[in-house]
Amino acid sequence: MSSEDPLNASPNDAVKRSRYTHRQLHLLRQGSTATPLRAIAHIDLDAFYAQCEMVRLGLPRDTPLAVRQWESLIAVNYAARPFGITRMITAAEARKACPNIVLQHVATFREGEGGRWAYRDDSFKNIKTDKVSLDPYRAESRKILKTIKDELDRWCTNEPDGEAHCFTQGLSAGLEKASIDEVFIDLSPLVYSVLLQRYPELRPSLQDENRDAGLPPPPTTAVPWDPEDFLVELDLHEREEDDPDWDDMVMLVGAEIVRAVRRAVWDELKYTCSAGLARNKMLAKLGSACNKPDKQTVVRNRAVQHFLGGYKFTQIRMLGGKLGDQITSLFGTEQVSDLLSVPLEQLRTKLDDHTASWLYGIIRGDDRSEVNPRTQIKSMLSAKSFRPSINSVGQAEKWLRIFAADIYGRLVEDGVLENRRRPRVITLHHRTAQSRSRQIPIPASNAVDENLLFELAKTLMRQVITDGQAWPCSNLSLSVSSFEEGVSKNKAIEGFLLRGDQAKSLSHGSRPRDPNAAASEQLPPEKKRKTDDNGIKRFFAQPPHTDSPVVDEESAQPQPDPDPISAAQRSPPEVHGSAMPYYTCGRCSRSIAELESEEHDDWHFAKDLELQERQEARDVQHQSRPTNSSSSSRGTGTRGRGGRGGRGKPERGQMRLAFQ
DNA sequence: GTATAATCG
DNA sequence: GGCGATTATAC
Repeated sequence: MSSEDPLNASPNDAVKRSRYTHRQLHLLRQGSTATPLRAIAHIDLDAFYAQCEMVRLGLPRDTPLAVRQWESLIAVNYAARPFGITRMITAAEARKACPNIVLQHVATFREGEGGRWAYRDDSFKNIKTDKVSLDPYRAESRKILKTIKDELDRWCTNEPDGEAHCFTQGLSAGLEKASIDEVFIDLSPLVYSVLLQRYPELRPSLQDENRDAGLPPPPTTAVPWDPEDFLVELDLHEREEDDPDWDDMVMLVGAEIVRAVRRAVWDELKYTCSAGLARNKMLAKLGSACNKPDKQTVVRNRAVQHFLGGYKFTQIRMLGGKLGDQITSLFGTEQVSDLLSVPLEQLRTKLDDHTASWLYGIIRGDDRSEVNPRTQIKSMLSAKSFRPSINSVGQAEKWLRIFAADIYGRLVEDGVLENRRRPRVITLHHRTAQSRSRQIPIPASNAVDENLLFELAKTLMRQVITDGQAWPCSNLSLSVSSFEEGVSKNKAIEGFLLRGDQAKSLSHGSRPRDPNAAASEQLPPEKKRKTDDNGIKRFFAQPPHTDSPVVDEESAQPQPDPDPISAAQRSPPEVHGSAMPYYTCGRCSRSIAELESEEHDDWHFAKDLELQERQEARDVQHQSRPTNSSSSSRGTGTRGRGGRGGRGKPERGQMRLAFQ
């Protein structure tokens, strides 16, 4: 073991600096996609539909169960898998392999029973009249998402005693709903704040003029990993005995948060999930599948090469289909390790430039895709396959009626009645020998109801028939898309955008080489800055999620996704000329061109410094408490302190005070 | 905007 | 394979 106290000056300090810089560390705070210190989690519910049925039926965990859809299985729980039950076998085969298995059929709509789905014990015999409903799973998915979000919010506002409030101000973790049973979480801003709380030596200081200088090393020689965490083995040339660097500490904190999230999902809803934690989405997603069920896997930076080298690249997102096949035949291998020895130039001779450089990066673990803070659905589809095919308008219209009812029910859940969101386009897909689709706008003048959807669907059906070969039809589906936000919300957002523009002109007026301008922009009239902060907090402090209770107060409604288009419009025009990359700053939700990332980062850095100085001044004034960076896991003394009068959330009030 | 394909769970 | 959802691409 080396020195226990690396902060003490010693001749060796120079060689023991972290290989990461202040700049890389502080990029974490904004959700920048460029820093190697990023912490991205992927959470995947284990055999989700099967778990939903286990929970709904109140069955013990060791009961073998599969979810049935007609004669197929669409989900198999872990208790059933040792019997050889997979999604690829039929219900009859499953029963034979495991006589005690519960084969629960999905809920269905039934012709002539209105728009209500139900669990029916004879649904598998009624493929002719029933249509599958996945609503029960959507509902559970929403609950789980809310639990995850609430737990993350707890971490965002969980402040230890003492002076570190400013590091959690306005914090939020980006949550991207990737599918009904998967989410990505950008833990970076959260991890950043925890690190700064626990390791004061990382905090921005006036001495750190050179932000490209290495950070001090972590004050430890061995990372205290939780025994429950699965660590991917290090690359061949790396050793566990080597001192950790800050990327390891980032993963340690990230793993703690993910564990807490998973525990919350279990404690509150009794669902198990698996998680992957890594520096980007691709690695996190591969990681979450490594140890299932109910486990989490950490892919440290120093393990990435070893980790990826063992994969077929067809396992990597986007390479599972035709592109992957094409690459396989072009290079005669499916192994990542084989492709690693192909130089970029050679990739370019066989693939278009964009694909070549993307591929070159992705197999080396380089994935800069953002966690898109989006939890709302973008389209809704209701479909039915016909075996045998159907042959008449009359038959088709029976299904259109059910599709309309299905979609309408989901729109109600989504808030059409309250005018929160409504779709602008309706589409009918139709399959005979080939696939066709037609779409039309949903008239903005009408209230969206079941009957309107049905009438529009019939109109589309007539068009399809007029177009050409409509029969025999083997598949029909109706979908709605292009959602728009309700009126009240738009007003509120316009209000914010105005303030956002003011803030923007302030922000972009500063150049890093003009400290005076930067400083003066920190000190506009207090009142105005407060307005801006409230605006941002009000609109973006909480990631949106679909099933938050509707609060009637206009300003308290759940938020839409930050619209990338309008976000782009808030940025300077030169940003949008071509494919200029930009990202949404995690701290202020402004759209920032990547070229201006550093400048914007500097602006936040300066602002952080100012905040911290103010806080320190306040602490001195108030006889500051001991500034231990004592561990701050959930529930350790963060509730209202006696001195504060026991308000519900004293931290919030405190934070605001710090800015006034 | 409209239509279709590709990819994923 | 059935049912859904998202994104990219071409026009």
